[in-house]
Amino acid sequence: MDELLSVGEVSRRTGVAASALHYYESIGLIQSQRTSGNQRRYPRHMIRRISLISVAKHLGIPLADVDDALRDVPMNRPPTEDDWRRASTRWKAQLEARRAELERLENALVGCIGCGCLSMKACSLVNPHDALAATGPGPHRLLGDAAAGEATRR
Amino acid sequence: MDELLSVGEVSRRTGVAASALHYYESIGLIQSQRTSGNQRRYPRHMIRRISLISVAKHLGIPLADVDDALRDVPMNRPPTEDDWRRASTRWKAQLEARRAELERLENALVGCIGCGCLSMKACSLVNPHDALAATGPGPHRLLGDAAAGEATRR
DNA sequence: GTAGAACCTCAAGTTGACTTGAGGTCAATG
DNA sequence: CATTGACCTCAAGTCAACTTGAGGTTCTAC
Repeated sequence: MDELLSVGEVSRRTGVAASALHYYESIGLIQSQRTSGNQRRYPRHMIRRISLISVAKHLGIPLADVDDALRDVPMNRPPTEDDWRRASTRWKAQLEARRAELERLENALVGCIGCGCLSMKACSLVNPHDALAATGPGPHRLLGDAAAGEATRR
Repeated sequence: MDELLSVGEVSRRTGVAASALHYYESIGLIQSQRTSGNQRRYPRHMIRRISLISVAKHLGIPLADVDDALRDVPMNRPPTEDDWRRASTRWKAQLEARRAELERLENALVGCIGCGCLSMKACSLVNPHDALAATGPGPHRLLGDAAAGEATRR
């Protein structure tokens, strides 16, 4: 029932390279049990965690963010529904922001840019809060708040 | 009217570091004119291109993809609306796919996982086409088609 | 016409996310 | 019980996307 999977098996099932699994383990993103002979054995529930990591990575989300999001999801036992729910609420805002930004990019390409406001001056998508308006006229940003914060922080 | 901007000015306006602009130029993602003294001068319309690059990068989209998407957007003259439209249709599918995948991830976290189908066995979000069903029972993938292709290709 | 800020090139360093390889061990099968 | 494939560790290499630094030039403002 709680059969354990070898690294190769997990790799096959998740599409994540064994070397990547080693790496994830080295940075504490996943964990494994060991056989008496020191070989990794993964409980089934790790598959889900690894799958999520894989999707996130495929989306270009840094592993540090993933680590942060999954911090409270336990690895020593199968996570409960509540464990996942807690993690999801933590992560959802980030994902939502990212999705919104993607939408803004799509809009900037096909909507805003395609619609005639090529100069970007009046477009609300470009300058949501006019945070940089003081810098003078001209196009300023497509980026959302998070990005704007980042840009000014450095 | 077609005043040219120095690298520092562009950096300030886009939030992209001057060194990054140098780098983008070195890989052909952007171009600049030069003064008699060999300093970079950017036409205004480059700001938009650089802003798009910046947003894309912030979303974790590889520069190679961005380069591909912007390949047909001219740099030696202000792109026309049609130039942008062509680029946008090329890019839109990719962005759409990415957004869809993000949505799948969100759903996998708050919807699917939160809704009780924790075992991932029956969830349509997880195994959209049952492409890997032959590999045996158990959870297989959250990834879309593109990712599945990539996973099997290697 | 000169000081200082901004700029130039080029090489090397950095970070994230891995992969590859060497050299050796473990486990399932005939 | 020996072989063969899967696995182990650890160090080094790779690739993208930059940043940093050295050493020198240009621009702008007084």
